[in-house]
Amino acid sequence: MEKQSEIIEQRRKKITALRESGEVLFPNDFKVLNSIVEIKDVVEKSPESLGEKGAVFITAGRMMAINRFGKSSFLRFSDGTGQLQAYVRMDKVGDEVYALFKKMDIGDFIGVKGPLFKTRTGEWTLLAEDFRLLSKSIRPLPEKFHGLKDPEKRYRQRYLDLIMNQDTREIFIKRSKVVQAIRGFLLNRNYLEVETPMMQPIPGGAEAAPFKTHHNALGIDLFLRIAPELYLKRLVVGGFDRVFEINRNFRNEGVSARHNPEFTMLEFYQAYATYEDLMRLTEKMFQEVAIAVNGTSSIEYQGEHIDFSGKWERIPLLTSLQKIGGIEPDILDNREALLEVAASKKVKITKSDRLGKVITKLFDVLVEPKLIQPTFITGYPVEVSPLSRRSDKEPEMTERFELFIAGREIANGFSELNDPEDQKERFLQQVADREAGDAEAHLMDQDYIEALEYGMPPTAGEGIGIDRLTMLLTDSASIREVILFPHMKPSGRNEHK
RNA sequence: GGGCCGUUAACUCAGUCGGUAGAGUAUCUGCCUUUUAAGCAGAGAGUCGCGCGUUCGAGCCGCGCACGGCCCA
Repeated sequence: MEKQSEIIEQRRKKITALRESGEVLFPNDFKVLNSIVEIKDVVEKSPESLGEKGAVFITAGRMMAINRFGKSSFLRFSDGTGQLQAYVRMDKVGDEVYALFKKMDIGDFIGVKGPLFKTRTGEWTLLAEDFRLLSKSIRPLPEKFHGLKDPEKRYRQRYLDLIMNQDTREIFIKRSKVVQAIRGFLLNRNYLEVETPMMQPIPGGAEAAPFKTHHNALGIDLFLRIAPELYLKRLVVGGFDRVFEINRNFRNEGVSARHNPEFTMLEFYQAYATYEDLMRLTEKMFQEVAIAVNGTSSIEYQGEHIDFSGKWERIPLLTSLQKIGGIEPDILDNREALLEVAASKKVKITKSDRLGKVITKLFDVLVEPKLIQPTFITGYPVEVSPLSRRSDKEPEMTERFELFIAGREIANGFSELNDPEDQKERFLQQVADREAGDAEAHLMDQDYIEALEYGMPPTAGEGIGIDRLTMLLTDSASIREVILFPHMKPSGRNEHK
């Protein structure tokens, strides 16, 4: 047997003793009638009903702290809804039960039955008439006062983080509310929620490196999707005029405070809408979601006050480079001159990058970090927007926007390219880009072209990063704070502890 | 990929000039029937992330590696 810490050994000894005395350590016959939050509601709303012979509650939870006296003890326990204090007295529960209680530990699950009373210091407390062990813990929880702080441990053993840190619980409760609010917002507008393949023979819809996997029976390689876009638009071709999907995308790239290899995206498509319609819809959505989650349409994010209300600023991409990025307007169409600017600003440009890509790379460094309040940047070059509809006035630009908040890209939307011939040419150009060295350029998807050839209505679509939106609404600096189990390298250190 | 910082008891952290490893909480024993980080008395608990080196002697100095955090690309 591997070497145990002293505390664990002591607990194992107790467990052996309890088993030998015939105690069932993991029963499942205790019927809970009241959650802790229900009990607290009664206390707040009708304390008069809790008199001398007041209501008896039956509840359960995990013991988080114990103050032991000789023949009585206070203990604090939590369920998923809240925390409550109980008082266990030897003369109430009997000698045998109290002897069992003496062998129990912080971290054990208990069931308690009894009425409430008010302690000397005024705290409503459950007076145990019945007291049971519901599940025995072997490993000690982190200390109650400082809790669990080590970020590595918090991420690797999220369950401990959730037990010990109420803030963490609240982040993930808010995350759930974000998703619920978005779903409700779209369902109210007659969108249909759908699920499209996570495994795709041709990974499309975004510029990113995919994860590769293999289907044995079919004998083919498949790719975890980098975006659902091309499948959702096939559904628009199929006559589902308003569709959305909230699900995971996978991108085979680095892990950082802003990137997790799997992340959650909302994508939605609306027939007969334009990218301008979607900008207005996005404003409403964010306002509604923020109110649903935080009760207000403005947020504090990392010390910045950000206001989601009203109409957000719309700035054409080239204008933003000029006015915010400080680039001379007369060189915005001059690739060579922009390359010089890029070199002076230490922006990495690949030789094969065409003008549009040079522009967006400059934007990423010179403009994006400065866009704190919600801002739509509009009008992206065709060569970086292979799935977007061309502008009728400027055919080299597309009807596309990206949304930036707190210096980060939060959403990307456009009027969809539904001309199959133009789409085919765009794919061919992407294939050429790939051959010229752009490993993330799109692949030809002949099946998608064929779908467009049957005819897709004029449509606009958008993707919104749920993790990033949740970061904003929970004031989280790192994406790992809003993903329950962020990806990390195997440690090799804690494996055998 | 680069830079900086971190890794010491279950948790949170100290550890001076290189000289026997420390605290609080938690744990264990005893006392205690209204505590709020309860109290009092006592006790136990360590692969100092891993490896190599320097040294009479390394938690501490050097080199390498692993994992994590922050920043940069």
